Amino acid sequence: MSQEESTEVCRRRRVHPESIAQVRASEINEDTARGLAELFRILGESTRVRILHALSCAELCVCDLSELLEMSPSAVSHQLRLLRANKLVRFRRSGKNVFYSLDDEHVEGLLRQGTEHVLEERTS
Amino acid sequence: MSQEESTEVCRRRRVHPESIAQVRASEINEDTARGLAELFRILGESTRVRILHALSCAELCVCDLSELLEMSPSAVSHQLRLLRANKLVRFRRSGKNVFYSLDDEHVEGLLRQGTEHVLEERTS
DNA sequence: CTTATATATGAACAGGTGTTCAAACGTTTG
DNA sequence: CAAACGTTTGAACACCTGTTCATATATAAG
Repeated sequence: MSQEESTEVCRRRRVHPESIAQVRASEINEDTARGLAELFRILGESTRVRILHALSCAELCVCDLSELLEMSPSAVSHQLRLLRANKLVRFRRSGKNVFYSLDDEHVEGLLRQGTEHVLEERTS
Repeated sequence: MSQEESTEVCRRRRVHPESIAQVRASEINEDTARGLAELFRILGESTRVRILHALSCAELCVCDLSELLEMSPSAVSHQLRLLRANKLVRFRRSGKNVFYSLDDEHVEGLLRQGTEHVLEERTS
């Protein structure tokens, strides 16, 4: 607990050790933080948000989504790939079509809670 | 090539009109979708996730965060600027320090719900 | 005043990302 | 079988974003 810091290679600033200790005590797992950021990164793109919103209304094939979003099937498929890899949507093949739907209820919860924040942000 | 669509500029595919109508009926506001994506985009970066997690434990100044994240004050400040602009954190000046904290409880809720998804994703 | 500390900001650069395009794959139909 | 359809995939390209660096601002101390 010595106060002098001159021998330190990296000079210390006048921080708030109690607060820092408090944070360090409840530090989340490094992997969890990374996974969390990854999840939100996937959600953080308007095309993917629109896809997820659409799928929260109905199970849809790539063509349906392509028409709804007015985008090429290829572009939609690329985004669905990402959503699939992150376990946000599931899919089933039926003949020539592949139908997508939301994977679990967490996704809807995140969208709902996010919407609340956005709307509140507007009014204040 | 002989099908009855040749007059359409944009050729229609065999989609599922009922499902599409169902989605269109509950289509969210364009601005809301954009704001939602923007919110998640801000949350979708590991540095910012770590900052928000730290602030969920204690009110911290830039130096504290800089030490916790082992990053330059400049890098931290740049990210805080983004978080501030999106109403995710608030701040108050006290002498030479500027203390940051979470802006509302929605942020903690989003982090918690996101963590649930990530952990569940691991176990399945 | 000058100096030191804490924070903010703008430019620049490297790395990442979404869309387009062309081509492939899988399934159904003729 | 071949042709058509729905979907996927890889490469290319333009755009965006996080960090670094240098510099500026603000407050406190000498």
